[in-house]
Amino acid sequence: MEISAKYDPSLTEDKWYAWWLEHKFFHSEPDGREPYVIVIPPPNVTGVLHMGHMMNNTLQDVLVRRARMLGKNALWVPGTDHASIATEAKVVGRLASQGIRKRDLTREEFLKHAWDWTHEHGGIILKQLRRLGASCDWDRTAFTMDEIRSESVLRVFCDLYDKGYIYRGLRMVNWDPKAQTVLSTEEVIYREEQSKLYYLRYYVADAETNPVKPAGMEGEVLHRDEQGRYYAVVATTRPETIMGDTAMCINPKDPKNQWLRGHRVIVPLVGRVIPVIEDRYVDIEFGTGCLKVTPAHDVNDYNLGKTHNLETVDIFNPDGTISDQSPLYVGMDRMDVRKQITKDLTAAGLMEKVEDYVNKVGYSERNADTAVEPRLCKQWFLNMKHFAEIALRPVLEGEIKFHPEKYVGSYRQWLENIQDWCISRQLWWGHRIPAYYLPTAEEEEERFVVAMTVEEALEKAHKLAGYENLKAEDLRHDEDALDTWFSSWLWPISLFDGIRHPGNEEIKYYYPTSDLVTAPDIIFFWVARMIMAGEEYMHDVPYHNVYFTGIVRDKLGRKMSKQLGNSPDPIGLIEKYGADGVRLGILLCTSAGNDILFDETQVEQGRNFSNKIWNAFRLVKGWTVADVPQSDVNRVAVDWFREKLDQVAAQMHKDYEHFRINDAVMGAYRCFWDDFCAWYLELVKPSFIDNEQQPLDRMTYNATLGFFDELLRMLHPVMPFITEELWHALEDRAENETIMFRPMPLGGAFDVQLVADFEVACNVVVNVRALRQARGIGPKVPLKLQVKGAFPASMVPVVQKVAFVSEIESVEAFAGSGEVFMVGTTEFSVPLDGMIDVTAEVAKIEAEIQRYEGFLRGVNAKLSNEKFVANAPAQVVETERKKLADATTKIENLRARLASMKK
RNA sequence: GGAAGCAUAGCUCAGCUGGUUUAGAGCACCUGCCUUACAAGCAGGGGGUCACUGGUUCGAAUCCAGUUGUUUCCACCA
Repeated sequence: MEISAKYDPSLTEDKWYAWWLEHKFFHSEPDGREPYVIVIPPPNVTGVLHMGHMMNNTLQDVLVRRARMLGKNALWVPGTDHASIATEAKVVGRLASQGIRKRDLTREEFLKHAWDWTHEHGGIILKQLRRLGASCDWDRTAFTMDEIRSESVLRVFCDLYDKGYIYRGLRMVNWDPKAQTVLSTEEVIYREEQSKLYYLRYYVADAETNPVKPAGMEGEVLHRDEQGRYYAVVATTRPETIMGDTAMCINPKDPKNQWLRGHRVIVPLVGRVIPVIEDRYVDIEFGTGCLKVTPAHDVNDYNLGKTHNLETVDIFNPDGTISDQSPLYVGMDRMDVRKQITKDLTAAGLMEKVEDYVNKVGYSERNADTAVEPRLCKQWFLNMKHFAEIALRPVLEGEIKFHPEKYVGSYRQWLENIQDWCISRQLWWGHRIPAYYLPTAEEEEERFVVAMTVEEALEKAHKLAGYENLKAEDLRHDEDALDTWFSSWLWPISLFDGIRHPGNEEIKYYYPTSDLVTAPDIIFFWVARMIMAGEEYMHDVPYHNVYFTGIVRDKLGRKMSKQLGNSPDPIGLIEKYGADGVRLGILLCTSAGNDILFDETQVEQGRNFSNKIWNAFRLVKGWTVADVPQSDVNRVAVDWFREKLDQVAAQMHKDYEHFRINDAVMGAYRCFWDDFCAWYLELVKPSFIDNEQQPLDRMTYNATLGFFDELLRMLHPVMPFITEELWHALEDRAENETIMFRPMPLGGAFDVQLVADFEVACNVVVNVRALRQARGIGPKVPLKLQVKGAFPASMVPVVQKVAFVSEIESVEAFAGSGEVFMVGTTEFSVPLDGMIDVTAEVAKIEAEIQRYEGFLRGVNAKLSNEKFVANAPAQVVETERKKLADATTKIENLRARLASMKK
C-alpha cells in the first residue's frame, strides 16, 4: 500500500471524531472509578469561536484526555451561556433592521424573537469545538436558560432573599444608555481618553447688591469681568451636566476661595441660583478648587448631596438624552449637548478657557462604544460580606490552587474590598426576577413578596395584613432580569442538578469538579462567585485547581480584535494546518498566566510535526521483518530508548502535575523528533544493499512498534486525531478499541548511566559529522576512529553506524596525523594522513587551551579560597575538585597534542 | 493614587530549595545537502555584560534594597 509522503488531516479528523461520537467514548456516567471533571466556561450561545476559545478549550481537552488515559472517569461538560446583555443587544439590532422597536413589542413577543435568534445562531460554537477535537460529553450539553438551570437560578434567588442577603435599594449605579440597563461595577471598564477640561463662569448671585470686597484678595484669585461683576470658575469635563447642578463646593481650608463663603452662584446658561457649600472632599489643587455638584450624575456628588441635603435634578432619560427636568436641550443626546453647550457657553461669554485633559471614562464591558452614565435608581443587590468571607478561605488555605499563584493577591484584594453586587438588569432576555409587587397607595413605600411562582407569591401575600383577599392579577411581576453571572456562578452545581436536588447521585459523584481553565479577566465575574456559590450551597469548593490562561495577542502584542483584523479564523487555520497542528502550535507558546503572542508559524510548526510523525510511521511500516539475530547496534538502541522514554514520560508527568503544560508538550515533541526519529530510528533503520532493503530482526521491530505505541499515547492528549489514526494503523485493533483509554506512560526510574553513555556517543557522532562537513568528506565515506581514554564499549556500534565509522580502535597514543577532538576527557582522533593543516590545527588547539585555562582559573579561585572549602557543602567542593581534575587533564592532553604536532 | 507581576539570544520563554563544567530550549537566522521516511526534511553553525546600581554570601541570572522600563489589577480628583 502506498502511503502519501504528506500527512493530510482532512482524511482523518472528521472520520475519527464521528467514530468517537458513535462509540460514545466521551460520555461519562458515575461509577467506581475516580472522577475527573471539567466544566466548560460556557461561551456566549450565539458566539463564534475565536483564538481565545481555541487555546482555552485545547488546554481543557488535553487535561481531560490525559485524565481519561490515567484511568479516571473523565467528564468534560459543555454548554452555553445566554449572555443577556450581548444577546439582547443583537436581537434588538436585528429587530431594528426590520423596522421593529423593542418598546413596541410585549415581553412575550420580544422573547419569541430572542429564542428564534438563539435557535438560529445558537450552538455554532459548540459545533466548531468538535472540529478542534474537543472530547466533551455532548449528551450533557446545557444552557444557562434551560429548564434545570433556570429553576436553579430562581431557587437560589428566593433562598438568598429569605436568608436576608438580597435586598432592593436606591443606589448610584452604572447605567448603560445604549442597552438601557444597569451594570455591576465589574462590568464597567475605564479607558483613558484625550478630552477637554472646560472652565466655566459661575457668577456670584448677590454680587451687585452685596459686592464682595475681601481685603487683599483682588487679582488672580478673584475673578471680575469688564462690568465689574464677580464670578467663580469651575473646571469640568462634563459641561452638559450643568443643568443638574444644585450646588458649588469649595474646600473650607482653601484660602483662594474664602471669598465665596456663604454666597450663592448662578449656573451658567441655566440661570439657577445655587448655594456655595464647603466640604473637605474638594481637592484644593485641582482646577480652581471650585467643584460643581451634580448629585444625580456623579457618585461623589451624590455623596456630597446626601451630606449637605442637596436637591437632586436628574437631567437624563434612560437612553442618554436630556429629560424634561432640564430647562435646556430637552430631547438632545448627551454627546451632542456637550458640543452645543460648549458653543453656547462661549457665545454667552461664560467660557473662561478650555484645556486639553486626559481622563478616564467608564464604558460597558459589552458595549465598547457607549460611555456609562452614573445614575440613581432602585435595583436589586446581593450583600457580599458573607460571600466574600466564605470565598476567601479556601483560596488562602490552598484548598483551591491558582496557576499561576500571583492571582491569589488580586483575588484577595477584591474580596476584602468587595461592593454589593447589583444583580438586576433592565433586560427581558434572562431569568426574570421572582419578585411580585403588591398594590400600594400612591405615597406608600413599595411592597413585594419573593416566590418561585405567582401562586406561591399569592399565598405569601395572603398572609400579610391587608392583602388577605388579593388576586393573582393584582400582583405585578418584577420586569427585570437577573445578571447573567447570577446563573453562571451556579454552573458547577446546576450542571449536575445540585440546586434542585441536593445530594443526588450525580452531584455526589462529580462535585467538586477537578480543574477549571479560564481567562484571568473573569476572575471576579465568575471564578470568585463560583467559589461563593459552592461554599454556600455545597459547603465545598467547586474545583481544586484554576488554570488561568493568558490573553491571545498577535505577534506585535496587540489584542486580537475584529477592527484590527489581526484575529485569524480558527476554522480556517484548522483547515489549513489540521486540528492537531493548531493544537500543538497553540500549546507550544502557552505558559500559565502569560499572554500568548500568536504567530501562524507556530501552527505551521505543529503541522510540520504532524508530518514528522506521519513519516516516521511510513518508515517503520515500510520495513520487512525476518527472524534474524538482533544486531549489537539494535540492541543498544532499543535498550537506550527504553530508558530515555521512561525519563521523558516521568518528566512529562511531573510537568502536567504542576500545570506546566507547554513544558510537557515540548518534552514529547523533542522526544519524538530528536530522540526517536533523529537517533533511534536512524540507528535501527535497515540499510540498503544492492538496491534492496535489508530486513529488520523481529525483536527490534516489535520493540519499535512498542515505542511508537507509547509515543502516540504520550502525544494523544495534544494531538488526538493523528495519534488515533496511526495507533490503528500500527497494529490490528478490535473494532471498538481506541487509544483514548490506553494507559498514559508515566515513566519512572531509568538507567542514568546508559542515558549518559549514549549522550557521549552522540557527542562523538556530532564531532565526526562536523569534521566531515568542515573537510568536505561525504557522509558515506568510511572513516576510522582512534580512542585514547575511556569510552563505553557498548556505544561502539552506535558510533560506527550513525557516523559511518568503519573501525574504532583503542590506542595508547595516536598514530600518524589526524584530527583530534575531545568528549569529556577522552580524546578521539580521525586519522587523515596528509589532510591536516598543521598551522590551523595548532591555532585551534591553542585557543582551546586558553579557554580551558580561563575556566581553570575560575575553579582555582574557588578552591584556593579557604572560606569556600570550609563553608561550601562537601559535595560542591568535590564537584569543583572534579572540574579541576578534568580541566587539568584536558589541558595536558591538548599540550601533549601540541607538542607532537610541532615535532 | 494603591497593589502585584515581569525584565535572560533577533522573537517567545525555561532556568524550581543560590554551587552541574564562564547560561538552555523552540522558532527565526547563516552554511552545505533533493542522502531510498519526511525540503513540512537532513547535517552543521553563529548569536547572551542574565535591565541598571548597590548589598547579603566562600559563591548571585537565582536572595535583599533601590533605580529605570513594562504589563496587569484595584480605586476614580471634577
